[in-house]
Amino acid sequence: MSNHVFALVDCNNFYASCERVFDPSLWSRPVIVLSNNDGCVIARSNEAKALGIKMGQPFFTLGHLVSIHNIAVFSSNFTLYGDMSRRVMDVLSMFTPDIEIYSVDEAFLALDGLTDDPPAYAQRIRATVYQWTGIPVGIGIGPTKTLAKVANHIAKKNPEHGGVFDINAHSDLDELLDKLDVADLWGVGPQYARLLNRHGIYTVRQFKQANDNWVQKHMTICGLRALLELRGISCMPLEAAPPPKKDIACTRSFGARIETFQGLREAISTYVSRAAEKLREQDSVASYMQVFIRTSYFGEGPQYSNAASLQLPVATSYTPHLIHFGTRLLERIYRPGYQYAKAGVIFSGIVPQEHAQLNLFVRPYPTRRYRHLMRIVDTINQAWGRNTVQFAAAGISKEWKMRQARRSPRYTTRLAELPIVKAH
DNA sequence: TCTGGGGTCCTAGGACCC
DNA sequence: TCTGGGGTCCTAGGACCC
Repeated sequence: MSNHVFALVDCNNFYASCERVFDPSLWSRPVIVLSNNDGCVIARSNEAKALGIKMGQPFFTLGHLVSIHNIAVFSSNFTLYGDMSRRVMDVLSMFTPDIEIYSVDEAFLALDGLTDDPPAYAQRIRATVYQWTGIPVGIGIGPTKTLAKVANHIAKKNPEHGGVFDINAHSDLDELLDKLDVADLWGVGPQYARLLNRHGIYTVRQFKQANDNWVQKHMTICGLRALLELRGISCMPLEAAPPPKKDIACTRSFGARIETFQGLREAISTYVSRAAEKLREQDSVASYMQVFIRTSYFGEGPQYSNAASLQLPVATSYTPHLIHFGTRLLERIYRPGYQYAKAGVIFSGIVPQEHAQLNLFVRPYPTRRYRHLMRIVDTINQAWGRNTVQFAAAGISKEWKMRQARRSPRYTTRLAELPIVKAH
């Protein structure tokens, strides 16, 4: 058995909670947040969950539910959520330096060697995060990451625990695990759940007792790790510094269909620009580039989907060159006569800028000048908002831009959108 | 009318080399 | 008619996560 103490801190209904922080009148209403293009539900307050609204449910299928129950509906406001996430993580960091930011709304903490009782400490963390950010969190504690995840799940489903559950607090772990559906286990998605069910495994306890070799064979090393972690053997260490990304993508559905090459070229150029910004944010350059376009899966018209990729002559993050190659790739796959609904750009073969090998067979590459120009562009856009300066190929009208009819103000990151408190 | 986006990791299999 | 074997690298595809 390991002696580690992992805590998983998870923000409740994160995006919906962010919206509520800035508008207290939302506390008495169900709240949902929509994906890009206002397409699907991606966050729900507890009241919205109670109405039967599902994660990922297309918004238009909600019908009259919205008006009947006076549901507050928001377009996603990732600028706001990103800033709130940073605030929550800052508070958590004050309680321990050993923190892994796992996602926008989750973090693992290592609480090894704590003199306090871990659940009591977790309650203090929870109260402080709520007081300082307005975001409610749940905390699960266990000797492995997987068991901390399980504990978090139990804390969430059973409000009587006050938002904190320590897996060690229960005398019989197996009795606990027997009540949990294996489909809810971290690392078990729909495919594996079906596979396990076919083999008579329905609960987390049954999975814990499964044959190691069988699990590794059918669920890879990841499945085996989950299995061992349920048995108390820690296989997933805390990863304090996130490694640089190995792939960087920008893909979007359009707000309106695009038929023309010129329209797609604008969209691709816009996505290339954004993805290249992300490359530069982590001081990387890309060696491969892929572009894809497709029609809607749901539309009536003829379907078409295609992708093309190439190795860049020089690994780079220089937007004008990347736009050039993006356009070449688009030329290879574009076919007229289709109603395109989505496109995307994916960079891979990402390496640190300093390691980029210069290709001896291309003309001399004025890297310093390019980097200087990109730094100026990025600085301006950071200070004045995205796309304050952009490349002409990305287009001006952008009639295909995503719909965001219900976005809340960027309360915390735009001076002009600060919340106003009225005194009476 | 309207159905998300951005990642990670693992494995199998083909290409290629000696 | 017979038709090696092993290693490495790369990619596509499939699973997962939030």
